[in-house]
Amino acid sequence: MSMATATPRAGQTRKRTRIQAANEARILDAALEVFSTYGYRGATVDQIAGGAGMTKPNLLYYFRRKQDIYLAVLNRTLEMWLQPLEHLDAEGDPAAEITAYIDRKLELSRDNPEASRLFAMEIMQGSPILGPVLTGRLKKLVDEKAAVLKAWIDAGRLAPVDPYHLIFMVWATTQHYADFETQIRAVLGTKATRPAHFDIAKRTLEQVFLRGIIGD
Amino acid sequence: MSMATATPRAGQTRKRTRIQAANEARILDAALEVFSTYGYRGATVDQIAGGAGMTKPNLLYYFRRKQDIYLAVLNRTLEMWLQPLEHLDAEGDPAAEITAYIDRKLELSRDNPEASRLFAMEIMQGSPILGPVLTGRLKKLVDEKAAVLKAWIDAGRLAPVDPYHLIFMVWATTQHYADFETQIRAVLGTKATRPAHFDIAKRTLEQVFLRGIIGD
DNA sequence: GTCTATAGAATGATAGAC
DNA sequence: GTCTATCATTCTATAGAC
Repeated sequence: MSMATATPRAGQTRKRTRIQAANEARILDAALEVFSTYGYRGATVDQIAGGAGMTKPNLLYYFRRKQDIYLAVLNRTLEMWLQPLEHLDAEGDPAAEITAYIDRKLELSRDNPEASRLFAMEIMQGSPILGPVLTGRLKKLVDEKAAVLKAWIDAGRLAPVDPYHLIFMVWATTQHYADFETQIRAVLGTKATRPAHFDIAKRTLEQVFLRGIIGD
Repeated sequence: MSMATATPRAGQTRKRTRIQAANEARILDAALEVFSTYGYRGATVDQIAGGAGMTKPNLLYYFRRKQDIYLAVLNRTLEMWLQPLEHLDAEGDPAAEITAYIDRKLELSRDNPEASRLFAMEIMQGSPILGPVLTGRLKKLVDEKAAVLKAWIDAGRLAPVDPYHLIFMVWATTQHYADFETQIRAVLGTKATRPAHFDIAKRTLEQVFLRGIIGD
């Protein structure tokens, strides 16, 4: 499987009509919903078509194969997924930068839980598609930002913790609110008024991380 | 769906033979592997049978339906999943208890990543089966332990953080090493010699959590 | 571009020989 | 208890009418 974007039937298409663009968007929205819930194998084209309000053959006119829909959805959400860490600025203040990073990731979990679960599903199934992205672009990005954290530690501006695992901790704690949403709701019960519990989550994460890694 | 354990063809079975018990165990091992990778819908009976070294009809002699296998696997791993938190002792020292809790959860992720992913898959798919367990037994357990943390906070032995979200943080950071194993490996690259990176993870988690919530 | 109809493969589950 | 053979269903994907 390559990472190429799926395009509708090549040929005489010079430019997409407004209707085509709208239909593709509706398909990708529905596909995100289904793939993020059941994973690639558990998802069915019929389900996606139903969610997009069209018939299966009609959907397959836009994306010839199930695989193509999956690739398109992953591609559409990839940038959103990588952006928060990319914004971590070596020139900024460590505490402010890390706080902002946590906040961005948490907002993503609150506003796009399906995107978070899509990647979680893909990775838990062994990253069959995203594998190359993880060992390539993502690893490069993390190496770079881990070096930034390392520099802050060496300068005494951050407690001496492993920078890679610190990044993993931020990923884990923020994505948890998207990926395990049903468990959070079940446990919090009536306390889980959305988005109120996100504010409490934010405050808790900031408290623990900042006290944990910034010297008093 | 009820939570009853699946039993092989009722009838003349007085007690299971050694072979039956061994076959059931092999089936459940294979089922854990497959369900934890693909989720309920993505898993196929054929795949499980293959993993257990038997044919599909033979497997279905032991568990009549796919659902029954799933229920049996969930039941077999449920206790393991709940135990670490249950051991948190109100009478112990806060720092020692929380450290021990983190360690137990992390060991579970290291030694039983499939079990962790099984529950992650189930919850991400909306907890269709475990829903009642989450709102029942799990919620009760978390309420109880959150009260313990609250008492420690009120006694000034723990920084004033939300106890529920603190528990979520421990879940998230420890399970991350099981659920997102392929991502961890991809990012760490050659640094990810197992179980060496688990030791670094353990040290990092303990550092951040203890500095974060225990007053200096 | 969208539909009905359907081919062809895979899947859950069963029947019956041994 | 275990196998081969098979059924009914569901699924991906395609053909062809409109």
